Amino acid sequence: MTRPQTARIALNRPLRRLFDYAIPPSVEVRPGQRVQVPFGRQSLTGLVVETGVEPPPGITLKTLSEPLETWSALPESTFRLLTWASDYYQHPLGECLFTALPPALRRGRPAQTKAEQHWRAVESEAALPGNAHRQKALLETIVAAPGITSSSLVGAGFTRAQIRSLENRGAIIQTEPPSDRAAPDSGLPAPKLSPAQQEAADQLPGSTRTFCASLLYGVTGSGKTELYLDYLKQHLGQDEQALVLVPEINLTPQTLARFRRYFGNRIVVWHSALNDGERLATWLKVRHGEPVILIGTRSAVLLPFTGLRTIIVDEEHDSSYKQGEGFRYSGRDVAVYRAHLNQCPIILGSATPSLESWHNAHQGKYRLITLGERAGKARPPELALLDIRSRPLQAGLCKPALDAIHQTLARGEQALVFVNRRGFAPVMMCFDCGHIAECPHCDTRLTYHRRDRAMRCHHCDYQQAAQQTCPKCSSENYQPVGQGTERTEETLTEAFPETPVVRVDRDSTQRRGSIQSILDQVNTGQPCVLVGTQMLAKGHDFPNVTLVVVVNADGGLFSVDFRAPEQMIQTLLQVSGRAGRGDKPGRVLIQTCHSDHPLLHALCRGDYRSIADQLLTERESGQLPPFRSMAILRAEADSMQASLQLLDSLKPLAQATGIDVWGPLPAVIARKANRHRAQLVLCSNSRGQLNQSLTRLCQHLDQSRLPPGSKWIVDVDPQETG
DNA sequence: AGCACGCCGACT
DNA sequence: GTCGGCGTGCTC
Repeated sequence: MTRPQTARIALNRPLRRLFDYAIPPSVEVRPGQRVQVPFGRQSLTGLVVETGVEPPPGITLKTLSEPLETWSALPESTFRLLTWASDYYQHPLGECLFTALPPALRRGRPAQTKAEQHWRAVESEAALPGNAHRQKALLETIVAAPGITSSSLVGAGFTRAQIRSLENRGAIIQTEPPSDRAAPDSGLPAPKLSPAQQEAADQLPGSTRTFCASLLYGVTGSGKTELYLDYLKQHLGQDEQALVLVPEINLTPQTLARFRRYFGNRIVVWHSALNDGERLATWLKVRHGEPVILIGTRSAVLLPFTGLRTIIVDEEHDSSYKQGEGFRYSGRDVAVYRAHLNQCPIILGSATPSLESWHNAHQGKYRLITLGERAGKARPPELALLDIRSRPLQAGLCKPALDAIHQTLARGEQALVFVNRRGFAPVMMCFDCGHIAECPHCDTRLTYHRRDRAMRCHHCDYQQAAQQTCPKCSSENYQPVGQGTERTEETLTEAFPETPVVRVDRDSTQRRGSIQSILDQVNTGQPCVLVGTQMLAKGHDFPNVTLVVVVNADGGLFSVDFRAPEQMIQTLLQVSGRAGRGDKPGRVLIQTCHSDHPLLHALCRGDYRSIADQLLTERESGQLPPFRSMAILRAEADSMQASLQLLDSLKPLAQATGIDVWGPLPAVIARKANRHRAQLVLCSNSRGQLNQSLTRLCQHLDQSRLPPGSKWIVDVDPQETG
């Protein structure tokens, strides 16, 4: 066989095509390796996809560089995973591959961390200019401590310029770092499991080398984390890697400390707050096969593991696993495919499993493992509906709810009030002419924020100073309407002047670490009232909260989005789970205008299984996922007409491929930031057929030139269908 | 996505 | 006369 002379290269550009290059003589490249290539008049970092290709006729190949490292930046299994994901989610391969690289490597920087620059002297003495006192001192330091890092030298008072200068004189040279592989776990033995936990643990697969997916259904507080810890202790080999995916909000210092107690420095993290240097360092550990247990958010599933033997997805129902823009992958679904590719077990854990996973369990694709009771003395909370029709409300709270909060505080316990809207009030309305303040750039209403007297759009960055009088009729009867966290906080502060009222939402936790100080305050156990949005529902453990009040549960009951009921139930159960986690019983009061709604009744009976079954039946009769595969083609343009026209022109093409097509319809928020949005819903009984159809549509859209200002995207397995 | 080319309007 | 707006087209 002769050496391949051409290579097909993927670039980090939104192009659904690859580019061919000539390989220079005496250079060898393999798939997954980084190379530098000329592209137009720029030089870009590319990834080798294939070698020995036949370039398209009539094209003079440019030549690629030597690979940037001897090894493949993307090992074969990761490369295959990404190739699959690119096809499944219909996203350009180049962009998919590059999302699996840390930012430094995307930019063509060397695969070396700054902290990893280790130095030794070439000879113990070197000819240095007589006035180079600092360099002489530096050299002596390096002679005395071979393998010392640049950062320790900088810490010792030398500068990077001095180090570079010694290197340029040939006096010192970089050396292999001393082995700092993740040590075999130095932590405690496995946690002691309760009988219920042990029973569940016994049903999990052993250290198999085959694909096996388990859905661990365990109510809030039943101790799923102990089960994960035990599982890893029992079944993960000392030289093997594991991946634990968590929603962003759950990756708290407490969770981490817990894992570190059992696994010491095998635990490494991956989340959005890491800087470029930390990202690169962790990525390299994973790539070089160090036996890490990586706890990370969505994108951690794309890391270049080489010895991955176990995957755990915690809170698998959480919608934040689906990326909402660009490469719109689901971290959970990619994880399942990765386990499949890798032939290793995967555990999906949740107190409120997604209907997708619930369905898979019914079908026997996943093994269903139920973890019944709450750990310790905690009892399940008691849920009750409060019908607020024709009941006087004080800032959205009815008398029985306020009384219940009062009693809770009097007992020295804490209460949590769940409001699903931030700001003071979701609407500003004139009670004389009916005018409602709207965003000038979106089809949305402005939310009133009292703290800074501003009216804000929650869908773009528009804000304006709040007005005292109606801008239309100048009436002074211009007032905030409806409930937001700020207003509830204010009312509760007035109602309970002796008690701290703490608000937790995006506005109150923006400052770094502010959420931690809030949690610290709550964890003192002193009576207080927590007011907050979704943020409160997830992950946090408040042992002294015994009462949860849901201000309004009705949002999800009549939404146009077919996932809304499922998400509402999941959120309400998650937030209910905050009540009574210690040894005190918990109570949940749900305010609603629809106390006869069957879904809310089922919720109060507290059995998620029957709710999930019920919702699945509805999905089946509605011919919706998970019974059918779905994708959405969204268009946005300067006018609604242009968006609808683009989608209209695609509809026959889509129908010709045999799939079902709905629309085009304007999006629920038809205009966002002055862009007019519409969508086409594509459905098929066959995943393969849907995929082929999407491939055809994307190909077509790629070739057709769009009117200026028009954009389109595909969203496979969409989370939001509005 | 960049980046260049190119074709019209409004400035010293 | 040229600076610069962003529409159009191309990148192996």
